Amino acid sequence: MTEQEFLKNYDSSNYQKPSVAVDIALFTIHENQLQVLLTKRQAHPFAGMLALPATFVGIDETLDECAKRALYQKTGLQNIYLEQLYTWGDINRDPRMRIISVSYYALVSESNIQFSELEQEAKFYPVDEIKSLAFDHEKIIAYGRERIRNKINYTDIAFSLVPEEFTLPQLQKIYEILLNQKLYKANFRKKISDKIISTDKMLSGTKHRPSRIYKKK
Amino acid sequence: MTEQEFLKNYDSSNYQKPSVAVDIALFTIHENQLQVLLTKRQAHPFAGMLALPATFVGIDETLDECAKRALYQKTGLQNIYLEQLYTWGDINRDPRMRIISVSYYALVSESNIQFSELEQEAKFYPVDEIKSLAFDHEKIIAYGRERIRNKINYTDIAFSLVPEEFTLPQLQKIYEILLNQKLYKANFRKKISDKIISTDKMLSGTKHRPSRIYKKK
DNA sequence: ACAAAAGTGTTGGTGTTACACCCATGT
DNA sequence: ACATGGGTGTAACACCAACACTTTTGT
Repeated sequence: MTEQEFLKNYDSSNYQKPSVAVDIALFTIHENQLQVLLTKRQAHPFAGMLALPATFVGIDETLDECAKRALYQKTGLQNIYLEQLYTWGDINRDPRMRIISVSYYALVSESNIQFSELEQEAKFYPVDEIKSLAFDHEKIIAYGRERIRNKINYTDIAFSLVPEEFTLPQLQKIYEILLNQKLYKANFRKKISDKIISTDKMLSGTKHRPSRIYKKK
Repeated sequence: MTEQEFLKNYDSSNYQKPSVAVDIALFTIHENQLQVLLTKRQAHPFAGMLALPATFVGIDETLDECAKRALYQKTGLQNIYLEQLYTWGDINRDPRMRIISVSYYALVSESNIQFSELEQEAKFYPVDEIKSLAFDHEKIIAYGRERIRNKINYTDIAFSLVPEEFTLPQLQKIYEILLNQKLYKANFRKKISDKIISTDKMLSGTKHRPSRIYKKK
């Protein structure tokens, strides 16, 4: 039997297959809080509860494409930082049937969100105020948070949460929220000084010294 | 309709599903080289080529269980450091059909391997001498190597590649192979000094000063 | 005595932590 | 003038790369 013949005769329906879905944890920072996009479930199971946006993986799309599509359909957002997080495969994570979930996380600056574009049921909720979610989605969010907390120290992902032009106090606040700790101003500035370029613009209008506006290098 | 009724009526076969498999990259160090376990494929596709050990995910086993099972079936090994690596979802990674692969990597000390236990077709090959593999398995191995190179710096995974009792020159060699660079003896010892405890045994028989034997703390 | 590899001490540089202080604005 | 938060300099400390040196074995 040649490889051609083999492939022709191969019947992939002989096995009972799990379903595969993608779950998206889209984070933003709004009102000085880390927030995550959630939808209210219309259908069973867990009808009425909040859950991460999710979609089944189409037979002719890659996982990354699927994640992008899910994000776009829920938010209209494109070109967002999106990264695979972990794949969850417990047997009973979904009571309907065996569903394996490939989770992704994404980061958006509040300034990129057109809140009116969001579907009716999709809204941001402060991560720390979430009580309980459908499926294992709390675990996914916790894991995503952890990943961000680590990656912020050796990558530039924090800049995804800030507008193109920003002040250093703004940026520092982002770091503090993601890391969940207060940082020393002087030390923070030294650490990120090589990742930014200063503009000659200032942000005035406050009742104290105006802060300089920077851009990402 | 209640949730009970909904679940009862739910027909999961309405959708065309991808298959899900687990691929295992089992690394060891043998003859001062990083090696990975490969099997020669008996069947199409890629018949005759080398590939990572793999298995389809059973409908009633978790991903972690599936990975452990695959590892055990190929090697007889249990209680090995095993961690999920990444999930690969390109459309045509397998010519038979759409297969999503959840990859795991594992580390074993050479001293734990009973080479006779290995199935006929499963053997270790030096990673640097691999020419070409079936599917996208070269990518998986490269990604696993990368993960190890990072994780070695802030975890204890390197100790998985060394017997229970070891000398510091041995341990240093492991680090050097994984990191692919020479290390300074004095600095290396300072760095790991808090992860080990010394025994009062010495490894003699060499034609120079015997090295002290240590254990993991 | 010598070769060879094990094992230790020291120095200089770099990055981090903590604090003290100065600066520019609105009221 | 003062309150407020923006912005900078510096000293103490920990960490790390690099090198020089001592120690213990077999021959």
